Amino acid sequence: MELYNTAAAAKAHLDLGPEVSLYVCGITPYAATHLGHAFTYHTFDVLTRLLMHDGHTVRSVRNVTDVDDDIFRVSRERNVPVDQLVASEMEIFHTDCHALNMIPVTHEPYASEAIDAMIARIAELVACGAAYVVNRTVYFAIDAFPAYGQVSHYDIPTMIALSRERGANPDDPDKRNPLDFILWQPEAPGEKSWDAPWSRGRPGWHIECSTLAETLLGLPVDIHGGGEDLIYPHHESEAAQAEACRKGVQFVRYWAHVSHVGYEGEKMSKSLGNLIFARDLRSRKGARAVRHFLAQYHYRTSWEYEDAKCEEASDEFARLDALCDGDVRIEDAAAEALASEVLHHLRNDLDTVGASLAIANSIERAHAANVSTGRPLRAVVEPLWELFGIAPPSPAATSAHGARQHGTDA
RNA sequence: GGCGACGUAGCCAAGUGGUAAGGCAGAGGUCUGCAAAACCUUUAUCACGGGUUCGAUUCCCGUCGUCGCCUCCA
Repeated sequence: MELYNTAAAAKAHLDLGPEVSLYVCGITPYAATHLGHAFTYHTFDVLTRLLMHDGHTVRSVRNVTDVDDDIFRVSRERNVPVDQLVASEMEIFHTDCHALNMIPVTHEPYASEAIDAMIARIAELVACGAAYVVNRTVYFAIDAFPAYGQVSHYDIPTMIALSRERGANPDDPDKRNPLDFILWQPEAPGEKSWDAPWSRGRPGWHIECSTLAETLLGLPVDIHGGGEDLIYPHHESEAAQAEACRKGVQFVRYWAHVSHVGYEGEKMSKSLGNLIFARDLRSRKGARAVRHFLAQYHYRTSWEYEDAKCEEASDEFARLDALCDGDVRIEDAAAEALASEVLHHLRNDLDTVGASLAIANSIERAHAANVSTGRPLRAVVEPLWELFGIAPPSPAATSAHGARQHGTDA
């Protein structure tokens, strides 16, 4: 199959072995699960399903960032202990993922459980000269890693200029290069901290993912993905941390990034508070309709959530679903053609839009043709819908028409 | 500014070197005591300017415009 590789800035034919390693950056659990999260994990769920369909075994990791400025901040604001905040948000996230029929990941590590491994890698980087210590803080030295920029394609002067415009502080006197980033920072009052050779404190953000990926999957990771906002600096820095001082080691073979979902003219984000939550859509439309809705957008095209569009997709799904009822049949040749068309679209950079359209057209045609030979339409369509994560209707719902789309599955 | 995506009817959107699917909305109609639902019919100089070509919406160059990312973020 072909997938767009961010680092190559082009679609790449995936050259994969029987076992595929997949690392997807997970959530920072304090505002789960908004539509942007759902779209991102839906995308990688479809990818996983397709790879499995094509005979691969998929080993996947999705981390949980539970050591983070925002977690500590929200914990204070809501006056809830960090562990409790993380646990309750993760319960929501898991409930949403399960309800939306997402295949569970193989590993779901918490950053706080891998501190030792992070400290070990930071120590290696310091020892080999790719990192340095100032004021109990460890920085990664950009200048020791000439390939910095390989993922996002920014050149160093551009990145510096940008960081100035953005009001960051590239002039931090402790940094050797304005773009050097933190690997370890000293503890602040009220935050979780661990003992390390440089200070009691906590790791920087980027080191958690590269360490977890390396520890749980081994290098190189076949496919590493996440939201497109993570390309720079997060993924750029992950690659630097993993590859520095290791000649010939490649961190990731293919980078896949999912575009953002907007709402009311703004990017949907936790800091802006303009969130649509997965659980709300689910309870209003049903999990199957939500999955169908998400499939109407290509993962590399940014889009805007609109109630009307969601409504339309939901109605369309209900109509298509209803058209599969009764004894509608589809000719064997047409069924085979549909299956291969759907797979063709999905293997072309996960074109869920084209694949979804093919199914819709086939249902309409089969309904209009009204043939008496061939296979029952639903028996042909349901396995294809499952590639999109649209779960088969539950037996109870199937026997009670109309109830199907109202199940919350939670 | 850099990089990326993209500009097709009121809205969304598929697609092709030989004058363009579908959906929603709108309009008209069938049906109905009226209405709803359902069904039928109907709606486009394919952003602009060049170039290649017998012929481009589809290929190439340029222009304009929209959106996204750019050390909080999926």
